[in-house]
Amino acid sequence: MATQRADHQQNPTVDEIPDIVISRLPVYLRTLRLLDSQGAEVTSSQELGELLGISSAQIRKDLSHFGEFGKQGTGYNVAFLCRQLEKILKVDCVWPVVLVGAGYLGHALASYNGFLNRGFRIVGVFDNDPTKVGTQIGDIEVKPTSALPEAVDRTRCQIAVIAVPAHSAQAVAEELIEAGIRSILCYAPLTLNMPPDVRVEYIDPVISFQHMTYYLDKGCID
Amino acid sequence: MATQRADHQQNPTVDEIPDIVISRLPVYLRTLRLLDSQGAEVTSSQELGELLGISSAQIRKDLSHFGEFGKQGTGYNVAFLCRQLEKILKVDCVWPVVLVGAGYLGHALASYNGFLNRGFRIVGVFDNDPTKVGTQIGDIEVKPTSALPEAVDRTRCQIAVIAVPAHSAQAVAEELIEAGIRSILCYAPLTLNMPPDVRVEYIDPVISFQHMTYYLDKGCID
DNA sequence: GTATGTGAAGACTTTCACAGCG
DNA sequence: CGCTGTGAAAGTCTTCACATAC
Repeated sequence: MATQRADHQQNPTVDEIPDIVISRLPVYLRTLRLLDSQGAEVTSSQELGELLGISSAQIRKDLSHFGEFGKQGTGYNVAFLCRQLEKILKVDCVWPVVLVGAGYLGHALASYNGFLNRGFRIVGVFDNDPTKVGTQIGDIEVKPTSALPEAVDRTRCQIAVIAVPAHSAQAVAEELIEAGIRSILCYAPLTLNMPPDVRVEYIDPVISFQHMTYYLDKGCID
Repeated sequence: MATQRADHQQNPTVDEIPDIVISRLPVYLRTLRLLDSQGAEVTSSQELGELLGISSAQIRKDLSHFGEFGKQGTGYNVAFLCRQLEKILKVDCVWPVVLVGAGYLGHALASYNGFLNRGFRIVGVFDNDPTKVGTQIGDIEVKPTSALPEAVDRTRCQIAVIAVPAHSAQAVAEELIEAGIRSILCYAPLTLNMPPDVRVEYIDPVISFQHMTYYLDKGCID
């Protein structure tokens, strides 16, 4: 639901890897790191598939786009495959992220300590509510959005999170693009209107709920 | 990534609608309600497609699974199409939801006032941390998970949200199933192992970030 | 024996393009 | 004339099944 690339014909040997394949790699990585933390040295496409509820063929096919990471008869070395996936996804480093919106959700995100060891660090929190500007969240001070361009520039930040109400999200998104942000994770419940070279992903729990209810037996209040 | 239905051949006239179609309906609904709130009375598949960044043909094809909602030459009545989508998704009512986890994220979810007018109400918050049990979030008192079965039963709740750390998520999920929950929205960063008749959706911002970085120019810290 | 990597087959999804209706 | 609803075509994704390698 958010896929675009301009350069198609540039290099015929590197034909575009489907976005749907890319979207599964972080899930593979998350599970491999769990296996690694449990002391597993080796795994197989079958074991991984069972943990994820997908077919082993899919995992093998997905990985085959990037190289040959396994050994026939043996499977995959867990730590090695982790490193390879981290390299493919470019998360073998820490990416700075700016966060706009210091409400409850912004607080939750800014305080979450699960980002760093998966490749991300929130380097700035911004909000225009004067009662929030100047307050501290952990070791970060909330600043007005007028301070965004300088912060994005200084940290060479390419990723932003929008955690403001829907009515101000489009304006915030435009400020972010203006400041140089290339990818946005949007928690506001709307579809942003953005230039095609900006990647946007959305998180809206109600979308997930409304997907679920289609399959449930109706038995709700009212 | 979470699709299963047992009954296939039951009624040949109602052939299974693809899950990928269902997953787009809530997004259509969200946008239609925005148009409605802006006073639009009529829209077209083309206008909707432009707002959503998808093709008009896709929207028409998706809707055609459920009936003929538009008028040729005119388009769709916004309010009418909203009501139809709400009926299809079964969100023309309010579904009770229980929330497990009263950390920052749990607070953000329990305090969010955007659920009700989209069909959901958090009716209980549960946590086993004794420093949290008994505290109030808005007008809800945090209870221990031992109180889950009674609450799920009393409210006839089918939907739960997991907002606990990864290490306790699987155990919580099992308690939820035991209590009678049929669908789970999981914010913990792992894949749950669940029986096939339980629908699970996942929200993990790091998965979204790691998807983005594949397409970004590497220019991160380290 | 066991598990990968991979063409080919099969299944699914999107787009095309136009008849038909308001 | 404009826009829907829809078969048919095109395109994409997943699964199969097996040669190959350990």
